[in-house]
Amino acid sequence: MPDSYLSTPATVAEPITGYAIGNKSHGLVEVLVDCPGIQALYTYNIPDKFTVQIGDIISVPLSGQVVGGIAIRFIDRAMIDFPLDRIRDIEDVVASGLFKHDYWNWLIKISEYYYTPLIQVIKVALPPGLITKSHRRIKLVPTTLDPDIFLSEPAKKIYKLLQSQPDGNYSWQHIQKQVTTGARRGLRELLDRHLVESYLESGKTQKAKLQKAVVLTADIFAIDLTDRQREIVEILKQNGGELWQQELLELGRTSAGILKKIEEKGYISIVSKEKLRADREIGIFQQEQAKVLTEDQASALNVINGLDGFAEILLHGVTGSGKTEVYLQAIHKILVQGKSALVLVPEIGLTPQLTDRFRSRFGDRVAVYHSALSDGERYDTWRKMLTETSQIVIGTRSAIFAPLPNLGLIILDEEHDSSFKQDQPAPTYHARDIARWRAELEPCPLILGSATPALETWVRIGQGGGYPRGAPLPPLPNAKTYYLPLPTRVRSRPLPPVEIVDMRQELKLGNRSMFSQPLQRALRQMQSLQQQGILFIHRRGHSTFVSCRSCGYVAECPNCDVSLAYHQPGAADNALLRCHYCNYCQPSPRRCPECDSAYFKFFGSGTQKIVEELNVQFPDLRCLRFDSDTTSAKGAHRRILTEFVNGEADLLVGTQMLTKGLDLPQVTLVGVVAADGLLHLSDYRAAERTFQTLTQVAGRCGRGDEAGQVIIQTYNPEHPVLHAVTKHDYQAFLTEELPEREVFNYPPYGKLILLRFSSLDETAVKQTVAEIGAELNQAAIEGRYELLGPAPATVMRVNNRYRWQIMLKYLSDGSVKLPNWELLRDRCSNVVKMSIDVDPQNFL
DNA sequence: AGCACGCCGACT
DNA sequence: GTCGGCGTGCTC
Repeated sequence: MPDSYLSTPATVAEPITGYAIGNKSHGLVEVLVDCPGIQALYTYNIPDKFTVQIGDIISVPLSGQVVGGIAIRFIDRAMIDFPLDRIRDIEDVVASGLFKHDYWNWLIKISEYYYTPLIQVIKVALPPGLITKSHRRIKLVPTTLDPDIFLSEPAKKIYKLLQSQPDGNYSWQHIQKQVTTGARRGLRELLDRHLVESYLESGKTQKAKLQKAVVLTADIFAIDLTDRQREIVEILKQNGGELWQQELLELGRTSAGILKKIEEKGYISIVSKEKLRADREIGIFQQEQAKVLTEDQASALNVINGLDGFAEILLHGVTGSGKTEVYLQAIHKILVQGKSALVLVPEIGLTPQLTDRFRSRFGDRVAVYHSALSDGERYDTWRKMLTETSQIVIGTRSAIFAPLPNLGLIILDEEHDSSFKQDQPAPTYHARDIARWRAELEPCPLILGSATPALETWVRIGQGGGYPRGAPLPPLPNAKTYYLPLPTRVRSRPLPPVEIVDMRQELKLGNRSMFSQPLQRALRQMQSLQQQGILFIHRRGHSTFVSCRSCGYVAECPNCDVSLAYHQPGAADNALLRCHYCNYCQPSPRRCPECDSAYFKFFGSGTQKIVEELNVQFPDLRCLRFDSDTTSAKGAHRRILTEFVNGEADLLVGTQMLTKGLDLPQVTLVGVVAADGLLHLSDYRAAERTFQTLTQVAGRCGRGDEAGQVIIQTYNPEHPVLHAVTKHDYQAFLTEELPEREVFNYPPYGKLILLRFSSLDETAVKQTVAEIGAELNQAAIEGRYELLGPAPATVMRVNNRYRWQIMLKYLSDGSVKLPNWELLRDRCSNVVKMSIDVDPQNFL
């Protein structure tokens, strides 16, 4: 796209220089509008009443609606070849001065790397409610006439539809979906007869929530205050001279009237202030002091504190080695310098412990930011981040876009975790990669922390000169990468011994239970010593399905090619069947819908099944489930963990969630029910994911004073990955895995791009994909890439859409000539959707 | 010829 | 997301 402003970074950098020039309250401005499909810049007029800066978020009229947009550059009347009389006025200026030069360039880089229109990248960077769109709505006009006789069919349909709504009101978009033929004509008819009205509803903009606050304005209280009034003023003074009116009323058990009196006397003033709808889980934390560091921790911190500008650091610490303490102390220094720190974690809900620890160390300078916040909370937190100079933001993937003005450090904890990769929708960014770019631009250090680093990270750090394979070496003088190992646990606690149990042997010995003899013994021992344990189940892809023992019928999702999973949230008689792909849900039938047999039961080994089995074999063992079923309610993670920590249960039974950074000192036993589900996942990362998951689960035990033990059950005990796990040997895993990746040009040596195609029309996708596949195949040799596919997705149909994919694999030596994605997209009919996933992680 | 339908491209 | 234009195919 040669005429595009996106064509080279140099031309895009240009408008931002204009940013510094200042603002304009007249003239023309080119705008990037929020409309998929419009890549070009549109010109708008700035009416006198507005002042616009480059980079401002504005709303502009576009066709029959008002859409959001970004002011890109000012332009001269003489420079445009577009009829001047068709240029419209800007509608509004929504927000001003948001994007710094580097931040803006960073967004452009993301848009280019992930082949995503810039406006879409901007939209993920901004909180919801800043860039909005208006919608057309149709409203019934009250009338006494019975209009039915006069109307055409479509008009009647629309009219009836509107009448079915209590307020006689629908969006035009919705009506068009319902009334497939003649909607336009029908509407015109209704409008002509004044039976309905059409109006534009402006987009739902987020606004700061204002609340009345009371501020102390004098500190000497004259005698003209009554005792009661003086009492109120005292309360205010004791609380730092400022309180929300509501709070003060409660504390002083008084009414607004008395406050007004005091205000009249000039001692306080009542003002409207922005009230943050921020995530305030628990108010008071114990103050925590910095801990004494181990030698390794201290030398790691020393290197980090000595850094200036950009550097990439791998903090490779075994489980329980105290990475968090290093983060905390590194952040402390950043705060002292008056800068801010950004901490990314895999899933915030899973680590209440981590946020608690940050809060107890840094108090209310810690903000939490993730997509589970309500729109209002996100908006408020985002705005707060924009203004505070020295703060800490903890968040998930999307928090990498936090608009911190004075960033001094970025940390990715558990950097190997796959939740840092977005695979839908575009931009399909990896937080680790874009964090590195951000750190380079700021510039500031980036710390990647893990016990089981991603291979990409390992190889990068090695190539950066900090740490070639083998033993740790001192970093090179000008190295941009550093390898900082924490090879031992804090307080010299040993890593737990890992025992592999061959389940084939167990079967031979006549043990048909899910629990091997060693695991059963360990559970009993744990119980007798009144210790606690964790039981890990890998459930993905092996969820509990329901089938008939008589005829073999399996309950399947009507919209997707998967069987429904069995859930039992409450009593057994209101069990549910749920689809994990589209969330379809139905009550579980008691009898087989096909043959009416009563032997209609659920299969598989989900957490529920395990807990039931445990209850039979170990009636005295108190089990607590920790999975997506039991933790879906708000605050449920924290509640379950608190229960467990308080010793109200002996065993925590759960899935993936258990692997993510839990620090439970009293856990001495970790059991893995079946490692096989993990080993046999069919993508090139299976081994890596297995090693990571098992090492992480194993790392949950022996963190306290008592030694721990790990038991892994498998039908495949010779698997080399399992050997590496038993030895806690990351190097051994590397030696096994890296050559494999190198031979097949898989990441971290090669690069992948996954093209996903989907459609409601089964034949349409199949055909499109075949055509495009053939075309790419022709170009593959010259383009120097390898083509895998086209192939149907593992689960071909999801939500009634048929899904196919094509993968491109190539060497990242710069020689590849990738296809023109826009041309490919044009080859798709309008019922087939194509999306591009750069560096895909999820191949389902 | 006249109209209805649905597709497609423009929108500053 | 909305609107209007245009081609196609059916009806009078």
